[in-house]
This record gives sequence, structure tokens and C-alpha cells, in this order.
Amino acid sequence: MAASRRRRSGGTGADEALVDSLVQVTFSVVAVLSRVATRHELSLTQMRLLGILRDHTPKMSSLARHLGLERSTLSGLVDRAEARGLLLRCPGGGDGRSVEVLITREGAALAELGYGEVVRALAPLVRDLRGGERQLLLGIAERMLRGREP
Amino acid sequence: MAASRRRRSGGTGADEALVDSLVQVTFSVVAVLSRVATRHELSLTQMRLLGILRDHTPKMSSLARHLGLERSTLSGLVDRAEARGLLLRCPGGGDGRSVEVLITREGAALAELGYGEVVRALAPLVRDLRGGERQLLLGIAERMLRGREP
DNA sequence: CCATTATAATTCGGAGTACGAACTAATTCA
DNA sequence: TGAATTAGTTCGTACTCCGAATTATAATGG
Repeated sequence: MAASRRRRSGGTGADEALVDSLVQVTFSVVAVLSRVATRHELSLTQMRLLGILRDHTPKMSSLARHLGLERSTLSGLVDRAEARGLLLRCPGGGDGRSVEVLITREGAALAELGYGEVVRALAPLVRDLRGGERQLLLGIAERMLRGREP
Repeated sequence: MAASRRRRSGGTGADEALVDSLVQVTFSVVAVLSRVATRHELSLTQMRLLGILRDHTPKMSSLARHLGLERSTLSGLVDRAEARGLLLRCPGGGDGRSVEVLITREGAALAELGYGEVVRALAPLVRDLRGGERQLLLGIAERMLRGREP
């Protein structure tokens, strides 16, 4: 929406409106996610962390890479979540240095609860899409995610 | 992708895959925006702030509402940006209490630069969409944004 | 085999973000 | 005019995040 009333920056003109929309939608979704997280006294990052741990049992460093955070940052994050009983550290695999992070029952329950709330909060934004549109949107998301940064 | 290998939370089953995708794409876009912001020593919020000030000259409180932040938080944010010469506070309108925030030349230049980088970074995610898909995506975004929180 | 180098994670200090509870100043209303 | 309201700020606190230094365990090569 904003692109239309601005002078152009690059030479990418035609993409601008689409990028604008993408950014706006992004902030909307972040707002929704943050609300849900806050409701459970979690930061957005912590909720994301729990979401990952629902399906995986990663080591600290791969978790940091996945989240795009420094290892040191993740340490603190995991500290606090562990102190709340949401997850556990345990010695990982054969390597005596590595640490695996796994979610507790309590953490999983919270993740489940939060996930449900997120789905219910976002579903309305998506509810009145027709089958074909859904399919297309899924495909687009797929393509967008496939080309993302390493 | 994750929804398929999990038990269902609510009763909203069919929406889950779509919501999952939406959330994944959201984090991807946030990562891109954060990288651009960091490159210019800005936080994501500050870049968003500059983005808003490109097109508007809001008062503190409406800005806070728009960003979903407390007034006190915004005060600090504006303090730091003002100290860097990116924006200015000036007495706003008839009300002797209110403060308008307006972007400086330097801030506008930075906003312009960052915007261009964002477009270039996100355009590839969107480049190979065909005209119809673009149209659909714009429409969907429109609908999603129309129904967002007050 | 052991010294060197690399890797996994943590700790620490510092800047920034964000909140909520005062607080000040200007405005509105009764 | 006096009592609420509203706009913004300040202050204290908790958390996020980073980068540099540290500890401990691997892996390598001479």
C-alpha cells in the first residue's frame, strides 16, 4: 500500500507492492504470536523454542543455528526455560561436550496449548480462503521457504 | 509441515498446515528484516519506526498504538533515534502536551536505503510468482490485514 | 603419544528493548 | 474552579542479544 505513494528506490518496481504486503502481514502475524506468548509469560523466541522442541531434540549449537542466535544467547534462554521446568538439558550422544535439549511434559503441554491458540488466532485470517487459494498459498510458502538462507 | 506429524490440538485440523506455513514464512521474513536492520545498526523495531515515518508524522501515542508498544517504551526508542539524528520531536498541533515525530533527511535516507535492501532481499522469494499468483497473494494479504486487531 | 587446534557450551559485561508504576504538565469536564 | 483525563516522560526491573573470554572435550598431525 505504501509503495504506491512513494518514489521508487531500486529498479524492482513491480515487486514493491507485494513486498510491502508481505512485510505488513509479517508484522501482523508477529503481533498475534507475541500476544499468545505473553499470555503464557513467554517471549516470542521462547515460544518458538518450545515449538521446535515439540518435534525435535536438538543440541544447543544446532538449535542456535536454527534460531539464528548466538550460542551464548541461547544458553541464557535455555537457562530460564529450564528453571521454569519447560525443558531439560541432558548430555548428548557420544560427544562429551554436547548437550541435548528436550522438552518436559509441562513444556509440551504449554507448547500444545500455545499452538492451539495460535491456530485459533490465525485461522480467521485464512478461514475464508477457498480450496484452490489454500493450495496456492501453501505452494507459494513452500517455494519461499525452500529458497531461504542457510 | 509439522502439523502433519502431530496429533491435533483444537478442532481446526484443516487450517493447521496453512497456519504452520504462515508462521514459518513469518520467521523467514523477520530474519531478513532483522539482517537488514542490523547492517545499519538498527533494531527491527527502529527500522519499522523509520518505515512508518517515511509516510506519516504521527504523535507519540498514535505511534505507540500502531507499533503495539507502551508509550514509555516508545519514549526510549525515540530518544535513541533522535540522539542519532534520525528523527525529531516537535510540539504537535494545538495540544500543548502532544509531540509529533518526524523523520530527518538523514533518517529518510537510511529508511530509503533499508527499504531498497528489504525489497531486494525479499523479491527473490516472490520473483517467480506468475501474475495471477501475485494478484491472489495481494488479495489474500489485503483480506488478512483488513481483519486485524484494532 | 602428546601438543596443537578445533569445537561445544558457558560465563560475563554491556547496550538495547520492553513493561508497569510513578510523575509532570496540559486539557477537559462537571 | 476543582476533579478527572490525557500526553509524555522517568525510573526500576527483567529479559534479549551480542561478542570476548573461559572451560572442557574432541580431533589432528608430527
